[in-house]
Amino acid sequence: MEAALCVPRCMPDPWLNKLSALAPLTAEERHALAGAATRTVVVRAGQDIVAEGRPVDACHVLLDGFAVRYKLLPQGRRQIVHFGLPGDALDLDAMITGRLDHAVGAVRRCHVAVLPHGALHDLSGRHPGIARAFRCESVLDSAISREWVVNVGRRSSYQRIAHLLCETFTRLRATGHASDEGERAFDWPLSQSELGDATGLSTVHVNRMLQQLRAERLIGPRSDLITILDWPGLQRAGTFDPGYLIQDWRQARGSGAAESIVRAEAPDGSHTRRERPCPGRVG
Amino acid sequence: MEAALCVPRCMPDPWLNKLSALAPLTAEERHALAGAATRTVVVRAGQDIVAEGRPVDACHVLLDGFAVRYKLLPQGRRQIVHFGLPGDALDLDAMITGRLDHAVGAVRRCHVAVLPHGALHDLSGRHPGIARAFRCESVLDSAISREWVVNVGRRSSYQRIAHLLCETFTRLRATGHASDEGERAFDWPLSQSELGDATGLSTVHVNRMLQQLRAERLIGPRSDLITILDWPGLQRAGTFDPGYLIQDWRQARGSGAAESIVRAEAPDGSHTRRERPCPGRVG
DNA sequence: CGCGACCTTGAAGAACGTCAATGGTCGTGG
DNA sequence: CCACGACCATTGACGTTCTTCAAGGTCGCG
Repeated sequence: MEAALCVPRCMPDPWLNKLSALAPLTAEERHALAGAATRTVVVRAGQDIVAEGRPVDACHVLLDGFAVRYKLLPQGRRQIVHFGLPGDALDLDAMITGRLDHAVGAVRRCHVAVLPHGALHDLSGRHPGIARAFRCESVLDSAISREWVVNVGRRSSYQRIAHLLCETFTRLRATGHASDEGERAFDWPLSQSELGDATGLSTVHVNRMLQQLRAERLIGPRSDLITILDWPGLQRAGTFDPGYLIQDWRQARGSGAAESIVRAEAPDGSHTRRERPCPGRVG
Repeated sequence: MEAALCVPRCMPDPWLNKLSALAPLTAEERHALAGAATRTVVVRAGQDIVAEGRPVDACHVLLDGFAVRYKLLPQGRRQIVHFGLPGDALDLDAMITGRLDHAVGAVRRCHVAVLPHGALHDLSGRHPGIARAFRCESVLDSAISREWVVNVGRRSSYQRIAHLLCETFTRLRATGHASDEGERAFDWPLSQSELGDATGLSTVHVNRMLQQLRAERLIGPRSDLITILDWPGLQRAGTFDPGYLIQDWRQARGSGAAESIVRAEAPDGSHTRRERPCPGRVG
């Protein structure tokens, strides 16, 4: 009762809103999920929210802040594999596995709701809507993960950074964490070194590509706030197609689909080898 | 009745075996799942099993063959984001979304069981074990996907190829599709161009790295069959740690965990920046 | 025999990493 | 108040990795 003021929200409302957008939740289900949160913790910037490999017995939901899922490699190298944004469950998979194959770190001060697995399993068994919502969030994470493979695998450094900015802006906007009227902008707590860890690039090269994006007036000059000066231009620069982030599956399933933007590839349903020119990145 | 002989198996047994290894399935659940398969189709090498973006109303389970999930980029470039091996559900996510954000192609002739979403949703709602098994397979796919991000993001070309071979062998061995006594070997239907699409490399460079792996006597000389001559050596070459593929979650959850191999990173639970040397790949 | 798909090789160049140094900002302690 | 150190952004020079381009070789198949 005395600690009710120390954090902006003690209920996992951002998460409930995200889940509701993915799958319909009844008022009862929302209330039950909110009641599963036993506590809220504040994690300092640079600290781990979940350590790699350690057993986990609760889900962590990001209420506020910026988190990354990352894996460490020999010789101190690191690859960030996912951005955790407000409203995201950071370790939903651990409900199944009981541990994570990667770590979750706080890029800046994070407010995290803790929801024990036991309670979530109970709810998931009793409420089909909740079980479905969990699977929806999992599916969305998978789609993002696949796109990250494409990003680091087949895009130039310039495209990679532009694409990641487009993706992050789109995700933040969906939950109301990016301003969208007039000037598009969002807080950016990542250092250039961390952005390199997310894109598979060196710090120096990240710096040069950011300068190029700024020189072309696609983004603003500040490093702690991404201002998108030319949204269509930035999407072009990153060859960004938000189709994989679309969450209106209920609508998309029934209708004939008009939600994707570019989607104009070979309509014949074949990928025989002789038709493709050659692999490799294009600068 | 007349087509019963045309395919080796008409029941999705390899999939049931995989699911059973992930989560306990009762005999009744196995039987119910097997009954959900309405037909088996044979897809020729080079053809798509599921086209990108098209509505899907059934799950496709690979009984035999080798499939890839891939995304196309402008100018004919391609990134393969997943290998579909016998026993894998190729498009489980589409149960939720009703469509795929990527295509699924047959690398060589594939036998595919078709299980309509309606029936799977029914079973998933009636049998908690089935619902859990679906989520388990999803979680495993996610873990693999994250490791692919690491692979293309932070490993050298040589390491990437070695790692992918290690992963594929480990997955095939788990389902009995790779020989393990005496000589370790498995069928390899991918061309060097396709291997480049999976690792984010050019065909030419894939060729040179494969030659290096062969010259170092880590793998055999044949291009249609990977023979692992030095399994510890190949794991070292790819910095391969199978921890993310471990499927014994029921055991792993309770015990203190001794299943991982390397797992000897910073035990302090912090990743403050000044401690890491520098990002980037190492050859 | 000719064609297409694939593997292989060489040479040249672009993209990106590494090394090293500079300056800026901020918080801390004297 | 200033000095100091940590972290970060930035810049230049240089080296490596990887791509691109081009050509030749093998094999299976019509």
